[in-house]
Amino acid sequence: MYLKGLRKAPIEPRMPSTNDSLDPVFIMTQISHTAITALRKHIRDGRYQPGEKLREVQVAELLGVSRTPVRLAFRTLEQEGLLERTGKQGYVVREVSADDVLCGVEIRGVLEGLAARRLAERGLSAELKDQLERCVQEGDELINQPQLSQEDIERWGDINARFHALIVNNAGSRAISDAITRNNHLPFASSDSITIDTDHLAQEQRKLQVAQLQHQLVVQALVMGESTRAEMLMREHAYIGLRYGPLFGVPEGMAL
Amino acid sequence: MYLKGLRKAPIEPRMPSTNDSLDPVFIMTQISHTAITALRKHIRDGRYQPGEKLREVQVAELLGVSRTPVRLAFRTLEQEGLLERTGKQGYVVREVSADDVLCGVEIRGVLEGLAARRLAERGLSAELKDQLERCVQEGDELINQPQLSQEDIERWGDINARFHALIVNNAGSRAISDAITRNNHLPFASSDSITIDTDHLAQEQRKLQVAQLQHQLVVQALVMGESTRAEMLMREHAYIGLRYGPLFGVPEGMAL
DNA sequence: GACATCAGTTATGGATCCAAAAATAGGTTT
DNA sequence: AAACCTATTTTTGGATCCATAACTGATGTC
Repeated sequence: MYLKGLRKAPIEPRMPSTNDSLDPVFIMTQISHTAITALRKHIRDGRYQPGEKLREVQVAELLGVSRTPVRLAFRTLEQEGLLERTGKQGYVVREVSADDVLCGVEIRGVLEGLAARRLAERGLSAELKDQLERCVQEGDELINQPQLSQEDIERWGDINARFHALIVNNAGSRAISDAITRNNHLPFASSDSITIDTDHLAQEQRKLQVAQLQHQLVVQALVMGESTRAEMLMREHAYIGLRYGPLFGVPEGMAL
Repeated sequence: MYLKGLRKAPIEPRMPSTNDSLDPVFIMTQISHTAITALRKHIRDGRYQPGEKLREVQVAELLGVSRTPVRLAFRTLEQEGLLERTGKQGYVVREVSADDVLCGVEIRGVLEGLAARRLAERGLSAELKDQLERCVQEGDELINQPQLSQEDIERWGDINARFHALIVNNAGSRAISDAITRNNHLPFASSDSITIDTDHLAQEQRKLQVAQLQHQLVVQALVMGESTRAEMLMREHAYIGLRYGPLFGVPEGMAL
C-alpha cells in the first residue's frame, strides 16, 4: 500500500559501495541497471504474469529502490519488448504467443545467418579460426561421453554461448550484434535458453549432439569460405531450441 | 550555462494542452517522447556530431525541458543504437562506419525478407492482396510519367513506406515489426531514407523505377505464394538505397 | 619534464516533490 | 437498469534536490 507523505527512511542515499565481489571487468553498481535485470528476471520467472499491469511504486517497493530507476527500467524493457504500454497509462507484461516465440527464433536465425555469411566472405583471422575450432573440439569431447551429467550439460551450454558470441561479435559491425542482443532479450528467443529437461537426459543428450554437429558443420563452412552454406546452416541451427517435430517429440501446447 | 540554484521559472509545470493540431490517432503530448524525437532529429541533422559528448543539462536547455525527460531519452536512444556510453560517464553520439551502414541495410533485408516469406506461406487475405496491388498500381502510374517533379518523388516515398508497412505489419508477429522498427532508427538503415539527389532527377527517377519494379515482383511472388522467391526479392530490394555499383554510379567515399 | 597527489568543480544517479491526467467510486438523471 | 456526470483517489510525468563519482587543473616530487 502506498502511504501518502511518508518518507522511506532517513534518506541514506546511494549504497556505500560495499562490494564484496569486486567485478574486475566492470563495476556496475548502478541501481537502475540492477533494477532492469531484476525486473527482467521477475518477468521471466513468472513473478509477473503476462498481461499484468506494473505499478511503479509497487515495483519500486519490491526492489527496494525509488521510482526513478524503475521508470528507467520500464523504458528499457519496453524497448526490449518485454513490456508494453496500455492505452493512456501504465505498462503491462507483454503476452507472448507461440507464434511470437517462433518468430523470435527465426529472427535470430536470419541475423546469426547474416553474421556467419559476412564472416565467411571476409575470411577468418588465424586466431578466430583457432578459437572456433577449439570450441568445437571441446564441445565434441564433452558431448560424446556415454552418459552426461547435469553439470556436463551446463558446461556445454557455456561452450554453446561462446560459439555464438564468437560468430556474432566478429561479423564486422556492432549493428548485427546489437540487433541479436536485443532480440535475445525476448523470452525464449535467446540461444542460451535451450531448456534442459532433466527427466529425459538421454533425449536431451541427443538434442545437444545434433546442435554440436551443427556447430561443427558451420565451422567447416566458415573455414572453407562457403558463405551461403554457412548462412543456411546457422539459420537452421536456430530452430534446435524449439524441439518440435518427431526427432525430439512434439511438446504439448506447441501448435504452430 | 548552468546557473546553480536558480529555478527555471515560477514552475509552470506541464503544458496546458494547447494542442493546435489535434492528432486524431493518438495525442502524444509526452515531453519525454518529444525529447526523443527531437534529439533523434538533431543527431540525424548533424547538430550533434558523431563522437560528440552529450551533457544532460545542455541538451535539456536546448530542448527547453528538465533533465528527467532527457535522461529517459538517452536511455531509449542508447537502446536504439544512436548513443553509446563512454567509460564511466556520459553518452556520446555513436560513430557510424560505412560497414555499419551496409550492415543496417542487410539486417533490414533479412528481416523484411523473413516477413515476406511468412506472409507468402500463410497466404494473403483478400483485403491485404487488394491493398498491396493498389499500392503497386498507384506507384506504377506515378513513376512512369515522362518527367517526375520533386513532389511526385515525395508522393512515391509515401507509397513506398506504405508498401513496406503492409508487409512488415502483416507478418503475423509484432516481434518482426519491432525488430525492423528498431533497426530503422539507425541512420541510413531505414527504408524511407532513400536520399533524393535533386540535381540528377533523371537518375533518381531511374532508381525509383527499379524499386517500383521490385515492389511489383514481390507482390507477384506473395500472391502466388512463392515464399522463397518473395523472401529473396525483398532481401535484394533492401540494397536499392545504397546506390553503389555501375547502375547508379558509385558515390564517393563509399569504399565497402 | 614526466608523473603522482590532492583540492575544487562539474555531471550524474537516485530520491523526492508537485501538479495534472487517468482511474475509480458514488450519486443523479433519463 | 443503463448512461451520464461529479467528486475523490490513485498514478504517472516532469522538475528539483542532494550526495557521490568522475573530471579538471594546479601543485609538488622525483
